[in-house]
Amino acid sequence: MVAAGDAMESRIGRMCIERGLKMTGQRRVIARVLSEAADHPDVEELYRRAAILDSRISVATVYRTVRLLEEKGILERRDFGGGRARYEATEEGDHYHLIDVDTGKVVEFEDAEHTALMHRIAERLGFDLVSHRLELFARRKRVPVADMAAPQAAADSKNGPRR
Amino acid sequence: MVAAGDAMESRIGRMCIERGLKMTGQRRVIARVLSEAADHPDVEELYRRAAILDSRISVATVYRTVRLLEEKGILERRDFGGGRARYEATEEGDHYHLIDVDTGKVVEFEDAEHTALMHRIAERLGFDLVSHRLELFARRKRVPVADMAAPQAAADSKNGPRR
DNA sequence: GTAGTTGCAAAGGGTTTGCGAGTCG
DNA sequence: CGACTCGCAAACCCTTTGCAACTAC
Repeated sequence: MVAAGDAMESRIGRMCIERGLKMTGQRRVIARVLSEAADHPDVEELYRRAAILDSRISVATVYRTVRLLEEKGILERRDFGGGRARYEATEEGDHYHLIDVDTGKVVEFEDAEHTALMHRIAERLGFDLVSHRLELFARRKRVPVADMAAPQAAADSKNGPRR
Repeated sequence: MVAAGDAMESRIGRMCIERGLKMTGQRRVIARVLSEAADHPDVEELYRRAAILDSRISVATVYRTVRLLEEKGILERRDFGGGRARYEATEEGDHYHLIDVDTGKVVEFEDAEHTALMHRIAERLGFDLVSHRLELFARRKRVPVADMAAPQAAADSKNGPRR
């Protein structure tokens, strides 16, 4: 069981406390929105969702919070093209994104082979890999005739085709 | 030998003509700057270099030209982080970039294995790969004792560490 | 001659910030 | 209480655009 004080704290909210962040009402709400997000929302979207739970939140605070959490390693900033940064909670192990160029939906995937290859390449060039970025832009394969709708991994909703 | 009319035209200048672009003085200068660039300049840097050759050029024109050339497939836009787009002439075959996080220098490399892997991954997820993006952020390996300075691939000059 | 191009300055879109007021610990 | 956080609006940065003058073809 969780300690009494953190009982109603969201997963990310608890991470904030662990790292000694002051938990204001706004932060608690944003942390909760982030904890419940299964997609990769941008700041505007986070603001929209947060405002539903507490209308006293301003976009400036969302920007500040998201930046703070990124510095603390709780969040990761993504750039899928389109000009706005998008965020997701830091997860165990590397994973990458495939963006459907027609719908803007994002499919996550892992690939140990790729990760290993990146280290080998950096090594070959005389560097130590610090981080790397990989995005695939692709179009759903046309299914010949029969069955379509083979369920995919996690996928974003909205966010139309890129810019 | 080149046709008389194109004699003093830069490589990219000639590509512009091939695609039926109207060659103004400004475009000729920008095309030349791009043709001679061995790095990945951003618009501000292109403007600076172009202004040396012809001070009647405005940034707006650089933005417009660079955009036009990208649409024509002559240039490719890159995002190495730092908020500004950077450009390089389209080249044969895929190549990627490793950014030295300490100096901001960019090292180019190719890797057929990686390119093939990207197609396989998209395939596996039920997509046809349209394009992909890969950047490595790394730090130069500390050389134990003896010989350093193992020559690298192309590298940018300025452009300090990322934002 | 005419469609396309340019410079200038203003407008846009995303993100940051200065400031006084308010809040967590 | 003291340091930190917030909302607001102005400021920033990069990029795009409206407009009138100009130019390549």
